[in-house]
Formats: sequence, C-alpha cells, structure tokens
Amino acid sequence: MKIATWNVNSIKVRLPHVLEYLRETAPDVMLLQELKAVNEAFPESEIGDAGYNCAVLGQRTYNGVAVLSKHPLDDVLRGLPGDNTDTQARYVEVETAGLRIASLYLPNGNPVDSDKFPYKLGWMDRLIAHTEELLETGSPLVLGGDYNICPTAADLHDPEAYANDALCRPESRSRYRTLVNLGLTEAFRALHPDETGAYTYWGYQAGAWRKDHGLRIDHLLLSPAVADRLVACDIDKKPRGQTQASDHTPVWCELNSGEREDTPW
DNA sequence: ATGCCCGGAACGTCCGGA
Repeated sequence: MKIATWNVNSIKVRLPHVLEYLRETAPDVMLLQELKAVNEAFPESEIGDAGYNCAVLGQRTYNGVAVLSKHPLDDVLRGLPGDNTDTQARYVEVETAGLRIASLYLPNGNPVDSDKFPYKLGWMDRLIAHTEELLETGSPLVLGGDYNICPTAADLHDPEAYANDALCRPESRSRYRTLVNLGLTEAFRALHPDETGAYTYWGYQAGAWRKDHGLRIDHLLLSPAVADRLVACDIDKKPRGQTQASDHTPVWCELNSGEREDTPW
C-alpha cells in the first residue's frame, strides 16, 4: 500500500492538481496540509468521486489538514492534544487501512525572535508527548506531513544561509531528533541515506525551483512495525513543475503487506 | 536588504509563508 503527503498551499487553488495526482498515483492514503479553507469549503464531494474518504480539520485563511483514504476512516482525532488554548488547525489523526495515521503541519516558527518560535518548540514538545502515548498503545503508526524541519545540512541547498532559521535551529532539530529517537524511522532517509539535493519545497521567490534551491521539510515517520514493511519511498517532483504549482511537492512511501516473504524456521 | 512570489481577505494593501 502507498501513503503520500503533500502541502498543497490552498486546496481551493490546487484541487485540479490533487485530483490529477490521485488519478495518476492512486495512493491508498493521502495526507494534505495548508488547506487554507474551512471544513464546509473542503471539496469532499469531488474527492469522494475520486474514491476517497476524508477526515478534515479546516481553518479560514491559514493552516488546515486532512487525511484522504481509499479505506474506511475511523476514530478521528482533530487537533494535537496538550493545549486546549491552541486554535490552529495543524493536526488530524485517524485509523485507516490497519494503521494509526496523522497528517500534521508543524509551525514554521519564523522569525525566531518572535512568539512564533516558542510556539513551534512547544508544539513539537506536545507532538513528542502525544507520540509517546501512541507508541505505548502498540498500534502501527505513521506521522506524515510538513514538519518545517530540515533535519541536517544535507537536506537543504544553502545550510549557511539558513543556520539561524527556525527550520534549522538547534532547538528545532534537537526536538525532531527526540521525536525520531522515540523509535520512529524517517522513510526517505532510511532508504536514501547518502542522497543529497533531495528536496520537497522550493519557494516561489528568486527562481528557487528553476535553480533547484530547495529544502527537504516534508517527512513520513514510521513506527517499528511499519518500518519493517517499508519497501520504497521517494519524492514526486512533477507536481512542483506544473503551472500554478504548490511550493511543496509530494513525498510517498510504499509498504508491503506485512507478511514475511522469507521461509520461517 | 527580510524583498523578489503566491494565496487569502478584501478592494488597498497587508499578513503569512520558509
């Protein structure tokens, strides 16, 4: 089965691209971020016609996340636990296809001298705490989305220029490592340990796409039982090259059925 | 140089994005 994640930067503008992507690549589960639309404006009927059930946490103007699945969706959790005063729509988690799976849009955190940076770090602390609880349940888990984290200097075109950026700051990266070190596998890096120049985001400004000045900030994190099933993971650059593209492009992974193919003793 | 481009909200121009 295939799982993909994509920050679409407005579901209203990007719906034709999303429908085309679903038709061409047919993921079992598609995680979307930056819908920039309220629940009522989410194109559930068009996506339903394409064969997908939807779990949506929308918001006006900013944020907004969704999980689309060819399989039934159950036990939907809307919002990241740990702060009842947080009104930003950045997390939705479901049970589908035998997995616990979340679509997340981690705060950007810039500028780092504003309250946005501590908000990002606090959100990451809540994500770590919630993930610890999820792992304790033993459910196979996938956490996918726009993490707004460049894990290492190998994950962006110009590390020096971003040294003090919230995407690269040590406070951000250390929390990301803590999250992964709970026992998660980052799918792309696990299968492409030495690849450089692999990006999922190219800004709209300064010809970044044309010059391949990108960042790898969209990730799929897998719990151990899911990582055991990982057979492929890659970045689909095609959507970023289309006219009226999102500034992000999809990342996907392929999981086998979980049946061991070797002969048991 | 925190702007270059883009989407949203709104109707002039600013905010947020990363």
